[in-house]
Amino acid sequence: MILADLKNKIKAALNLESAIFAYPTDSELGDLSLACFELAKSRHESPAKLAEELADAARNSQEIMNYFQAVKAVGPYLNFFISPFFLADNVLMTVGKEAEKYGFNTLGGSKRVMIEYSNGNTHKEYHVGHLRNISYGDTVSRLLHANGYEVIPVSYINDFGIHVAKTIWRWKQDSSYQSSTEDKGYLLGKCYAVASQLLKDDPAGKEEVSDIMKEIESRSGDNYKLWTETREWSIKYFDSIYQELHIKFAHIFYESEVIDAGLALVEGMKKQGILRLSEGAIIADLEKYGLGVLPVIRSDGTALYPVADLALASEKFQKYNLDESIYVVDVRQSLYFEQLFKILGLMGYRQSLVHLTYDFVTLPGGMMSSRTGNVVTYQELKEQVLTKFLAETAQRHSDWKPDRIHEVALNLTISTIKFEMLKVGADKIITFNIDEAARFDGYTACYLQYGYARLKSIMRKDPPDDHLSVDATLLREPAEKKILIALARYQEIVVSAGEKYSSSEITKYLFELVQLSNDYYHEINILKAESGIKRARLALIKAVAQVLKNGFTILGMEALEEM
RNA sequence: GCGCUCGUAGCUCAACUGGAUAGAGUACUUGGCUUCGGACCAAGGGGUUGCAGGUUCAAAUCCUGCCGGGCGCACCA
Repeated sequence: MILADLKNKIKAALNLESAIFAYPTDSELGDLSLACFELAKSRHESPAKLAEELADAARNSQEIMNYFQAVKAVGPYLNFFISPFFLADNVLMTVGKEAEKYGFNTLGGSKRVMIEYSNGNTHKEYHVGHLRNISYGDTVSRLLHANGYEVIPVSYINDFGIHVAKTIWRWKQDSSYQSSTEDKGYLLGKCYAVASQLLKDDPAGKEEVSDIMKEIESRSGDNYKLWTETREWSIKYFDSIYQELHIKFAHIFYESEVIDAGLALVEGMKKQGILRLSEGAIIADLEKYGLGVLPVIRSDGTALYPVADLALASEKFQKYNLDESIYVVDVRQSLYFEQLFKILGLMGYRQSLVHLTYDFVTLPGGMMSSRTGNVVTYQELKEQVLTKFLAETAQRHSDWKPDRIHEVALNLTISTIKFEMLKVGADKIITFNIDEAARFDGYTACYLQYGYARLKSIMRKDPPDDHLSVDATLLREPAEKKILIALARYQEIVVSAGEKYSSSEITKYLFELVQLSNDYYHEINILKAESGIKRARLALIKAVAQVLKNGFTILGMEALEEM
């Protein structure tokens, strides 16, 4: 890696055991900096004096001066100015050669990691909360892949809970659902929302729902048949969403397929003493670990959700030979996952288990919940954003055919939705403001796409040469050096974001790269420059476009050539 | 009650996990289309990082105590 290599060269040449580098707040100060506080302490020296000494040593080191044009001590900081020629050559070469693999590394050592996300419920709506989950899960999955892990993305769909019976209960009451021309899978979600409202104060209805559920669990009868049919609609609907969002799972698990194995597990776990009877229910008593009590089987003998989760976990471990298993699930289930992981530990599983949390999505109006019905579904959100982008795109491209306008507007819609979900830290609640999200300026997906499209537009007018045939030393503008350093940093950003499962680090990096690129665009003319310089500048923007595209890919966004 | 979490510019968020003058976007004010796509760029004002202590050469970041919001704590997922 370009910058990591430079850091190692400094460490070796100056004989530093450990050194933590940073990037100066102001590029005037240098390109790479080393704070000397720690080092000075262990050597019983003043940091400023040590910085001076190290600067002298660095300047006398041929090895260092091959790569740096200057080394300066500023107070307790040792600042390095990377040689622009070395940088330009190395960056254009590396990005050009590695292309769509630029930014990838092998740190993961091919460890097998399963990551579970999306986790919808059949017969329920797919709403903006799910969108945060799927966007985040997909990005973490791609990040781990880029960091050299062998990633197995999976989804787990709950198709067998009481929510299913509620939906079916309502579905049979209201014939308008069946005559509707809307997508049946989508309708089921709406139907569920109505059902849960109606059932709030309807004890008789709840009885009926309970009977329906029992019939489904018995896997026979009319309600079971209806379950089979409606379940397919939901699954098809989810598939269409995944396709639209360009998300692929290696496998999708269903609760109905693991629940029996779970019930069998419970028996064995009782014998092992992991589970026991309490107040008529079967529980895992985790008080001694400070994790309270987790009920597993209701006192009426029916299964609760941990049953399926335990079976699912053991199936994952047995079938896939995993080193690590990641669950991308809402932070509100933190305690539950601590309990689940503890139980799996007691069962003897030693794989590394990670509950990757994120906070929920609200609307300016209030909370999202399928049970209260105050939800914005994926469909509704998409329509609203899409409408805006369709109008905007049509206005700018009167010569485009409707299909093309739709294609571009849909891309912007998906990009926008994902970007909004990914740009804030996972520990922050997102208040999804549609008008703010669907803007064209500021820290938005459209701004990034526009920056990319404009670079591609230049490249169409005068296609860049292969990186080997340009003279990179002609890139002498300060703006060019800034961009080159930013391009080099991409490799480190991927590592850092991967370690922290941080999607926002990628979005922020890309935003800043586009800002630099836009500055450059305005400040420096490319096509009108003298031939040699023009070739070098074209090669530079080609590299920028490549890195943007690579970053977009990690975010699950498809780069637009024109918009 | 116990536990987790968040609190940074009017608003939405950053801050490389303890380092240089706390940065962006938006909003507001102003300037730039003889421009490689103005869905852009430039400039300006805007901060006691919830409060009070402590640790440290150095704190938005770590510790303690308050204040305020959110979430979770046995048969919902």
